[in-house]
Amino acid sequence: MSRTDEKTNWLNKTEMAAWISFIETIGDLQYSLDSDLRESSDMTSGDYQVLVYLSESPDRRTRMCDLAAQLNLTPSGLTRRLDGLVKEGSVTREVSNEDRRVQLAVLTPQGYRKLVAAAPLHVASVRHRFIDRLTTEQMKHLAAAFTSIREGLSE
Amino acid sequence: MSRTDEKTNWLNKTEMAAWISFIETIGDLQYSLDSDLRESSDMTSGDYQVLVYLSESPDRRTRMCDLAAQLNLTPSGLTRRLDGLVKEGSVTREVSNEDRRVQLAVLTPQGYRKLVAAAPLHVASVRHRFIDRLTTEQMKHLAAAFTSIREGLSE
DNA sequence: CCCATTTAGTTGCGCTCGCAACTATTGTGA
DNA sequence: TCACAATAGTTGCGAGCGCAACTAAATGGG
Repeated sequence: MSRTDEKTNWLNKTEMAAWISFIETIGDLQYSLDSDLRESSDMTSGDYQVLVYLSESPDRRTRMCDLAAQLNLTPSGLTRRLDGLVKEGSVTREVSNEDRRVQLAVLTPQGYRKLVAAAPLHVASVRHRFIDRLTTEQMKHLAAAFTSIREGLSE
Repeated sequence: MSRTDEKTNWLNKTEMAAWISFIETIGDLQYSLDSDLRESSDMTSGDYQVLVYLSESPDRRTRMCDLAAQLNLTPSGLTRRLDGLVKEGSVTREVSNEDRRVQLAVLTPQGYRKLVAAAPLHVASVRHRFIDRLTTEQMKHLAAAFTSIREGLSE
């Protein structure tokens, strides 16, 4: 990283303002969105992500490893998260008949109904907390900025 | 997703692009910054925040409750986080002589040295992952956008 | 065809942190 | 003054998740 400890390139005013506004906001924003989802639909945003991804997958099922990659979870983390969804009946596990190592996470009708009920409320929350605070121009700038950051991360 | 609910105000293309770019980026970004800090200075970003805040406080000490509010931690969460910092010698606890209920978290010389060593490397990481990916104009737009979002959260 | 390697997933363990209950101290109203 | 409320902090417990070790199944080089 930095090889010269003597002269650090500290952030200037503009850089600091961007950085501070970002880190001081994302925690509260995520907390608010999570609280909204918990209150309106009794689920965590993690569970919501699982249901969304499964609902968009062919036959409403995916391999565990694909799901883990999509959700940025380790295999063990995904196993535990699915345990909860299986117990409440939103998801079932099926062994793939093409590859007996893989478990398919399958969205149940009950899980789909839960997602359908939760989605409009979640969208309203995202609007209230995020979208409604931004102009169209700001949304376009923001999308460009974060896309740029994300591309930098994957080098 | 649900096409049967006509009352829901789903996100349009611009809104969706802003939202997706945001949520798909912040997880990876935080993970990268945390990994950098762990590798360069053997500390978590949570511990780093504590040291920064203490170093900027009068006499390098603060009341636990003020620290908890600043870091968005519950009292119990802060107690546990300080436990680690106390054990490694970066922070000590002192009972306030004005109010004997309050514990003061005090930054030790060793903790201060650790922060001074870590800060340039952390700034370099923030530059590499965040600042360097943005133009000056993007930084200004981003600061305005997140300030607006944060103000919305605190109503 | 076989055995080493790779891949998928689960489990034990540890870490972080929130909630509820608890102690200790300070503030307040009759 | 005294009882009760408010405030500061710690602890037991449990949820969520990463790491390392493990089993089981597929794959590939000889």
